[in-house]
Amino acid sequence: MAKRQSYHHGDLRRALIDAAVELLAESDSDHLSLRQVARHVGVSHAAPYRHFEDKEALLAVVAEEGFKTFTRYLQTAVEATPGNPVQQFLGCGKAYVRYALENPTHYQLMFSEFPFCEDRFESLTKVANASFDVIVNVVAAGQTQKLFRSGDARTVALGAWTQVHGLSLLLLAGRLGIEGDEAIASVTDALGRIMLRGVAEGDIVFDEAPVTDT
Amino acid sequence: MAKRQSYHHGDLRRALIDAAVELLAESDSDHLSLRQVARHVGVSHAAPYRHFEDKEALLAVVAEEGFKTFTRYLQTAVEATPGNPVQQFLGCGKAYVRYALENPTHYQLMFSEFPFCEDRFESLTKVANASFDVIVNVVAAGQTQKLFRSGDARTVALGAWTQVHGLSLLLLAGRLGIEGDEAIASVTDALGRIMLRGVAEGDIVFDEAPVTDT
DNA sequence: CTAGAATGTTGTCAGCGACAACATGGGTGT
DNA sequence: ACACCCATGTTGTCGCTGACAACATTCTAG
Repeated sequence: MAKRQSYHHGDLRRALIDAAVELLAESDSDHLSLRQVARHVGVSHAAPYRHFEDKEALLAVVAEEGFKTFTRYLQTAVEATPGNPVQQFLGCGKAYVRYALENPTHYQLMFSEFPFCEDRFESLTKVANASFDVIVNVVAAGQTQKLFRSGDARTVALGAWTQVHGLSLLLLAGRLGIEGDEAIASVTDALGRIMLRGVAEGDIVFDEAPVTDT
Repeated sequence: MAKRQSYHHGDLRRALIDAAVELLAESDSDHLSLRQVARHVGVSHAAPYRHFEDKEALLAVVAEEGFKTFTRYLQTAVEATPGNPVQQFLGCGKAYVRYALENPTHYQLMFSEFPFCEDRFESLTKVANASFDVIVNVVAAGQTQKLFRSGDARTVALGAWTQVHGLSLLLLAGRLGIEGDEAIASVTDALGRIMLRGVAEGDIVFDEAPVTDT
């Protein structure tokens, strides 16, 4: 929040988004206020309204940035074990939970109840869908190699998605009484194997080394 | 909110809880205000503070009532197919999602980020755990009958829990683009079968009639 | 019957989202 | 070169909120 010299800011929009991201990371989730963001940037409480229709509009952009990073997490996990859908599947799960735990408030914002159905925030919906597509592609690849059961890839991917999503939120909410990286990794592993068995064709042999924690 | 005649209310605490439940069902989730609740009961804006330390304390009680109902949903599903852990497992999943969809704001409150870890709201934690235990018991029964794979029943149950939890929240958030009872039932069914295959011993034969929608 | 504990009320405070009215100054057309 | 316009930023305000303090009323224990 360097004191700006000129009356005009230069790129207040960008600064607001960055400040919001920063404050979101510190503060506990949703009671992030527009006025707080404005203060952090060193600007008056009404200035944000020149760049965002309302609070939700700013949060939507913040969520969108989150989804971009999120997709990178997943994509990186996929690229770690090329041609091996089974490991990609498990790796995605680990990366998913890791993102959620490393960016708890951001993650919760991303999956909070935005008016997605409406036309509003189309861009956000698009970016969010891109994240999901990473998982769908892994499933599709697994099906092509006859490693995963056939069937609608999106439905199968949804099975995995709902599980890691639920796991992430329950971990974040502290509802599982699980603390510590090791315990969390252990649970994630166990659930990943259950899910893998659910979607795999025939018996899966875990012949690979333990899933590397990318 | 019948006009009370006496200065004292009689059972304001109870009335506040009921009003909160009622308003929660109407309003969209979290921007339920204490003052609104007080108004609905016909009492001054500060009266609730005589019965609840703060807003969160009232919400905790509301959440607790939710968990009691929730447990009944699950328990009823279990009792629908006695001695048949496979059907109980699938039935629990359906009942779980049904509760969430029928009580969206209540469900979201129940699983929002209360300070569970703290000593505060012990009672809530206890009641919430009771809900989870229903699923654990089904899994344990399935293991006894060698229908489910052996292993820590809580971990296996957690696999199912995380999935239905994630599914419920994604459905409520409208993130799945799935609308209508039929489509939802279809997805729930598909995911239930995936999960069942994940936890079952050997190949599961779905010889039963389609899971009845209790 | 009376004192004090419970319970309810009014008043107030700071913080919030949102809007309106006003101020400033950078960019553009001529 | 200059004047104007409009994008951008500011101040002021409204109604709402959660929370607390000070006060009012009623119930109850002794």
